[in-house]
Amino acid sequence: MSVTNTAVTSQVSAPVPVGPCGDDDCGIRDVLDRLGDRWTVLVLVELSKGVRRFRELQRAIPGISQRMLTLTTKRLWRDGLVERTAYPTIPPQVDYRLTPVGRSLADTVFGLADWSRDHREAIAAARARWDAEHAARGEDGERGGSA
Amino acid sequence: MSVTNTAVTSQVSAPVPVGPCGDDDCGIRDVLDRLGDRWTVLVLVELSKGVRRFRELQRAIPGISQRMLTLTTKRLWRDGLVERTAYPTIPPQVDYRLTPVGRSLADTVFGLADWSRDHREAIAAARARWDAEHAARGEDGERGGSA
DNA sequence: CCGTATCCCGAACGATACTG
DNA sequence: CAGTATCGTTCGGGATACGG
Repeated sequence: MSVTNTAVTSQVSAPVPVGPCGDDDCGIRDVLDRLGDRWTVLVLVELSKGVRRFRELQRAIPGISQRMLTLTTKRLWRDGLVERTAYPTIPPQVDYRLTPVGRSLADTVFGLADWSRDHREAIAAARARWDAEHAARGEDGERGGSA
Repeated sequence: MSVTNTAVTSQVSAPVPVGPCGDDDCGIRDVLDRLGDRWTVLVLVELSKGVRRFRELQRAIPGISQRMLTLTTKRLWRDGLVERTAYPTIPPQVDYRLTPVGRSLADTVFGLADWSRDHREAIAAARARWDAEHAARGEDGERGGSA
């Protein structure tokens, strides 16, 4: 028997105390607009290990192009998350280090890393199970592939 | 006087104990590939408040298209972060809720939100200062705009 | 109401060449 | 070594129409 409920306007969902803020999306989009790109987090992590020169960063982060490293460091610098020091030597030397604010962001990001390691297997398993159960011929949603 | 140091190969940077892992980038890219898109986090936050139907999510997240909501919920479902229940009524009804794993991710994400609120002003200030000092005519790096 | 398929645009990124 | 400029590609994601 198929239930025909056309009027489902009534709201139930108990008045949950919500998480950290009573607002809609807090300032989450803000951080993710900052971290969501391909390289920012990696630069942050590398700099959390100590002072690094431009070249060192590039070598420490395989696959990053000179262009992207420039853009990424510049943004972090502009936002006051890293400090940039240029020595007028020949050839030039520039090094980058985290500011206190930058370090606090890095620490927060490490929280995500911890979560990732703790749940990587569970997610891979769930994904495998899902793929098995929904073993369709034309699947799309493929994304992060192997964990 | 410009110092001419051609051989800058010597490494200094003390052997810092690093953060949470001795590896290069830990599993950070993994999480960010998951959270880095425009909508996943918002869905997570909304679902952290309780069970939601498809339509409710769409209304709670202004600007999301039907297509993106479908893709986003499907990914979260596949990864075992949300549970999906479809009732064969007419019209259909589907609701989503966080799994324990999904909730733990949401909690971690709230950590980022806290950081964002704590440092939003500092970043805006730094950015304004940077823009003032480097008041060039051809600026690019513009991104997050107003905080 | 819930989900899928198709088209299309713009931002993000890589490759390359050039400057100080 | 550090940074800029330009070009071409790739892809996320919005709009719309359709199916169950």
